Formats: sequence, C-alpha cells, structure tokens
Amino acid sequence: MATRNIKEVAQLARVSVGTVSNVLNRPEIVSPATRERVFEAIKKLGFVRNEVARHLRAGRSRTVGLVVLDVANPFFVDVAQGAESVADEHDTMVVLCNSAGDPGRERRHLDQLEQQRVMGILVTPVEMDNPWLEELVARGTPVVLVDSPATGRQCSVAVDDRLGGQIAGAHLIERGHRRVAFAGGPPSIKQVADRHAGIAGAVAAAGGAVELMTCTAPSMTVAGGRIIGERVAALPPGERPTAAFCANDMMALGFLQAMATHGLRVPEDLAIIGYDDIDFAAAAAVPLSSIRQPRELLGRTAIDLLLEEVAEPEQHRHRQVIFQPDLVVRKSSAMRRDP
Amino acid sequence: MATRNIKEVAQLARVSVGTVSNVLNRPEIVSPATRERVFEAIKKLGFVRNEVARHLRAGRSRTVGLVVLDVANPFFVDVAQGAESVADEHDTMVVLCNSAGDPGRERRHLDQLEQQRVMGILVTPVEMDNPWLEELVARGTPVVLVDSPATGRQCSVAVDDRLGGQIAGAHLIERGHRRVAFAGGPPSIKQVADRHAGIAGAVAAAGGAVELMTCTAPSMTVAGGRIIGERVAALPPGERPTAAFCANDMMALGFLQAMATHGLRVPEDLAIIGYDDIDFAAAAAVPLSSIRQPRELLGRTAIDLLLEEVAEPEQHRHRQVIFQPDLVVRKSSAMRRDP
DNA sequence: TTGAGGTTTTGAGACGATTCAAAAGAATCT
DNA sequence: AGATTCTTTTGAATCGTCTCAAAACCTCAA
Repeated sequence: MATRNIKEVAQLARVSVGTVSNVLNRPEIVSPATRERVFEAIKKLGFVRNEVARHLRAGRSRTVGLVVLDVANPFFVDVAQGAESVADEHDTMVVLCNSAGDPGRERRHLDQLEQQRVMGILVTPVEMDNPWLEELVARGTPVVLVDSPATGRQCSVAVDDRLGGQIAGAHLIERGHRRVAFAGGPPSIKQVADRHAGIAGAVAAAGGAVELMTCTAPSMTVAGGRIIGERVAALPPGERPTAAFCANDMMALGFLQAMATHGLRVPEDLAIIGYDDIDFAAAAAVPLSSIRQPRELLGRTAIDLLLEEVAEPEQHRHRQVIFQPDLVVRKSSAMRRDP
Repeated sequence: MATRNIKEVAQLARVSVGTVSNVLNRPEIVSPATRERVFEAIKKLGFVRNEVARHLRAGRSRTVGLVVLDVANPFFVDVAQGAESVADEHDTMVVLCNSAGDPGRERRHLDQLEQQRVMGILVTPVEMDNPWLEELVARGTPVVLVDSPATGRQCSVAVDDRLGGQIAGAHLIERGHRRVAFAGGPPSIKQVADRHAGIAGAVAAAGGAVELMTCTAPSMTVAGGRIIGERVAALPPGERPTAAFCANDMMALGFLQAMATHGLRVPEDLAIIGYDDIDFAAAAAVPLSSIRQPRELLGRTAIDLLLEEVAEPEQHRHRQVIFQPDLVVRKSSAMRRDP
C-alpha cells in the first residue's frame, strides 16, 4: 500500500511541503511554473490527499451523519436522498446509519459519529427525551432531529403527525366506518404515539359513535403489519373493525398481505390507510391510501438547518420546522360503507 | 465546542498522556488505582476519543465504503444490510454511497472514500472495465466488486445473471409465450447485458419459434419500467408481446403500473417477470414473478472477502464468488397461454 | 547600488492519539 | 543494604496536512 504523502511530492517537485499545500488549496498564489511542476509530481506519484490528516488539522470534518429508524423503509431512503442532494452542493458527505429501531444500535452509531468528529448529526430518534442526545449536543456536536419535534436544545424538522392521524381518522369515519383499528409500533416511538393520538382525537370528535381498537407490533415493518393483520382477521366478523389505520406504509403492506391470505377483501371487507405515501404504496396489490409526508423536503430542510448552525454557531437560534401532511385516497379506502 | 483531549484528561488525573492512552487501549497493564483515577477524569470532562487522530496515527481506518447503483432499490438496501451485519461483528463501519447509475457520482464517491483512507471499498460499478477502479486498486485500496464479476485484479461476488435471464426466458416460453419483450436499462450496465444475453439464449434455444423484442430505458427505476410499459401497451394487440422480462423488480413494478393505466390485464393480456425478488414484488398489485438473488448473502460475502484481504494482504488470492439465481413464480406469470 | 514594495517560497509548529524504549518504583531474595 | 526482577509510568517521536511569520527573491526607481 504505497500511499504517497505531500512530502514525497515536495521532494520530487523540488519545493517545500508548504508550497505543495498551497498548490492544493490556494493555487492562485503559487507561480504558474511551480504549480505545474507540483501537479506533475502529483500525477507521477499518484498522490491522493489524506483527508484524515486534513481533518485532524482542521478540527472539523465535511461529513454529516444521518441515523434513521429503518433503512429498509423507503421513506427514510427518500429523506436521505433529500439530505444528500443538499449536502452535495456543499461538498459534504452524508453517512447513512441504521438504528433499526434499536436504542443500542442508535447509541453505538451516535458514539461512532461523535468519535469521528462529524460536522453534525441528523437523527430520527428511537425514543423521545433521549438523555444521550442531550449530552452529545452539550459536548458540542450539532444535532438536528428529523421527523420528531425537539425540546428546544436543537433544531428539528417534523411533520404534524397528530394532524396526520386525525386526517386519517376523519377520512375513515367520513366513509362510514364505525369500528376502526390502529396498527402501530412501540408507543415509545414518538411518531406512533402522535399518529395514535391523532386518530384517537378524530374518534373522540365523533362522539362515541366510533370505536377504536389499538394494536401494537414490536416493529414498524411489513412483518409487524402482517402480525396485526392476522390478529384482526381472526376476529369474528361482528367484532372485526371495518377499517385499519397503519402507522406507516410498510405496516399497511403487511396488513394487506394478511387480509389476502385470510380471504378478506380490501376495501370491501376492510379498508386500509397507511402513512408516508412511499412509492410502493401506489403499486400495492390494492393501491393504498396514505398520509403523504414531504419526504425529500424533510431531509433537505434538516441539513439546511444543520449547515446554518455550523456556519454561524454564535447567532444561531434553534428552530422547529413543522410541515403539514396530506391525505391521498386510493382504492384501499375509497369505498363508502353503510354502517 | 469544548472537545477535550487526552492531555486534559492526563492533567486532571495527574498522569502522563501515555498512561491515559494505555487505560483506553490496554487497561490491564495499568494499576487499578491509576486506572480508576483516569476513568473518573474522563467522565468528569466528558472526554470522547478522537477517532480521526487515532486513524491518522494507525494509518488505516475501520470504515468500509459501499457504493451502490441505486439506494432507492431495496435490492441494494438488502445487500447493504448483509454487509453491515458482518461489519458490525468486526466493529467496522459501512458508509453507504449512491452512484445512482451516474459515472460522475460514482467517481466522486470513490475519490472521497480513497481520500478518507477507508479500509476498502465494495462497489457495484456503473460501467464495466472502469479504469478508475484499476488505478484505485493499484494505489492500494482493496476493492471488491459486488454483483459484477471481476477481471482478476480484485475479488468479486456476483449472481449468474446470464443464467437468471435464461431461466426467466425458459419459464415464459414454457408457459406458451411466443412474443416476449425484454425491458432493460443502459446496456453498458453489466447486469442488463447479461440478463439480456440470458433470455436471448433461451429464445435462440427455442429455434425461431419465439420472437424477442428488446427495449431500453435510461434508468432501471420504476419510471424506466413505466416508460417501456407505455411503449409496449401502445402496440396493436397483434404485434404486442404477450410477456415481458424486466431487468429488475423496480422496472417490473413500473411496467405493471403502465399495464394498469392502459387497461391491460396481467397476466391475462401480458405476463411479467422481474428480477431480484425484492420484498415489494410479492406485495405488488399483481404479485410479481421474479428471479431471486441471495441479497444479504451477496453483501455478507463481499465484506468477508474484503476483510480477508485486509487481514492478510500478502497471501491473499483474489476470488470470484458466483451464486445461482432462483425462479419464483407468482401470479404475474403463472398463467399458461395457448399460442 | 541601494532601498522600497511586491511576489513566492520556506519550514517550524500545531492538531490528538499511539507507541515504545527507558526511567522510576515495588517487591523479592541474598 | 544491595542486587535482581518485575510492574508501572513516562514522554519524545510519529502519522500527513495546514498555517503563518519570516526569509528569499524580483522589479523598478532613485
């Protein structure tokens, strides 16, 4: 592994290391002849800048960490792509980490990123009020919470999940459903809690006419949705909800699969609405209604806030940006039901 | 940003920096009393190891780069998860980069990773015979090609795409199809070329009885599949293929959507088979037949090879691992057709 | 020829952690 | 007490790059 360094380049070009560094960083202050000589030496040796040493010297890196709840969920991939597109413009690298909903993994990733002295971290926290995050921030790593409102000690971007849940609930009730299921993940996850609170609010607003059944799976995945779907399908028709609001589209897809394996028709026997409006929702066996979030925009805004904080740490004021969700009605909940 | 360093810890604990380093790396050689004192100082100061400095000193990092063709394609996410699970066990970090099929982006990512002096790179190359990769390897960064066979200058893991194409073709022909379309991406992509060669072989083996129509989209995405689907749907029924083999499941989903918008039934009017067998394939509007690849295994094997090379660079012999694809038949191609 | 003013180039410190030969300290034995 | 061995601790050197004050070099004018 013959990695050349600046010194070897300097030797070959018969200049000092300082000059090589100048050629690399401020070529305009170096005389053309010298510059040329240095470039030649670089090419001949196959010299590649050592970003690690630069970073050590500079004290800060051009890398941002993004820790998401589930890389297998296209929602987060889209958020990541949004973040990356902005990062690209600021020649900054985004490293994507997957906590997979596990606080242990999340913490290991955060530790690792802090040790790498990344410029900042965007994170979709597994749990609310994570003291680790507070300490991380206190020690000096800027953090932006994604898809989760902050406490004021950092910036955040989020979508109003409560409103989203409410819209979903109102939609189902409006279509005539009177027994509705909520299929969620661990209630310790903020998104789950809020979306549940939203639909609960809509149900309450209906004044006792509507019944809400809350189901919880260990993870917000296709498998999790399938498990809940099985449970719901097993109920006698008279007790079974006529509609389900799933905490995300992955779960909705699993739920839909469970309906299919039990011979229940969607939306005739049971309507489904998901959350996130990932691209696959529209392509599902029964096209899924969903609550749409501005996915890329979340990522873009998050990194914007981070870059802003990094650029001017002094006069930076933490902000909480909140977007509004939209209802997208497709076949899975399109039918009107006579109670 | 008050980041503490080892010196401050040493001062507070009244020991030398060497001792602090020992406490961190070989605690057993430090006397319990001193060790305790140092730990206390670390906690009190909120000291966090600077991985950048460690790395500079050590000369090698504990990070592996993974450059994939398309993060939005769950196939690559699964490959990444496979790689990460192995990396985790070797406390190594995987940074995921997306070339999005763009050679420029790919090169920028490779440059960046080389500058970071990563331990090695796993890459699904955009183009075959990339001279950049050769140089990268020559300069000393170990590279493992993923989903693309190597020339011998590096390791590789791949699935026999030609065989996969052949299996898909044979399956469609066996079901009675005589006019078959191939929906692919840029033929410069190895996977596309091989899968096409595979089905072309199957068609040739049928001895002139079967006709193959080859369509190419600019990208192997849902949108790409949709475009080709539109084109196919627009053909008069007599000329229209009765089956399509899509170069991956994303394209197959797009193709399927196009059929739906044109009122063509799948599989009655047109059968579809995809490639990769991503989880969403089974959940599609019409469950998709597909050629399954061992996704996680690809990732796991790739990083195994890399770690092996890094551990023993001297006696390492490059290897090309090739897996076999499987046919998974679902509704989208299940029907038998009378020619 | 000397000096002023401008342009290039130089090279000695950082940056933070690790290593390792050598020094210091403790413990054991004669 | 002195010699010997074993255990701890020390601190200077190192990794590769950047910065910046100082040195070196030019050009032009007096």
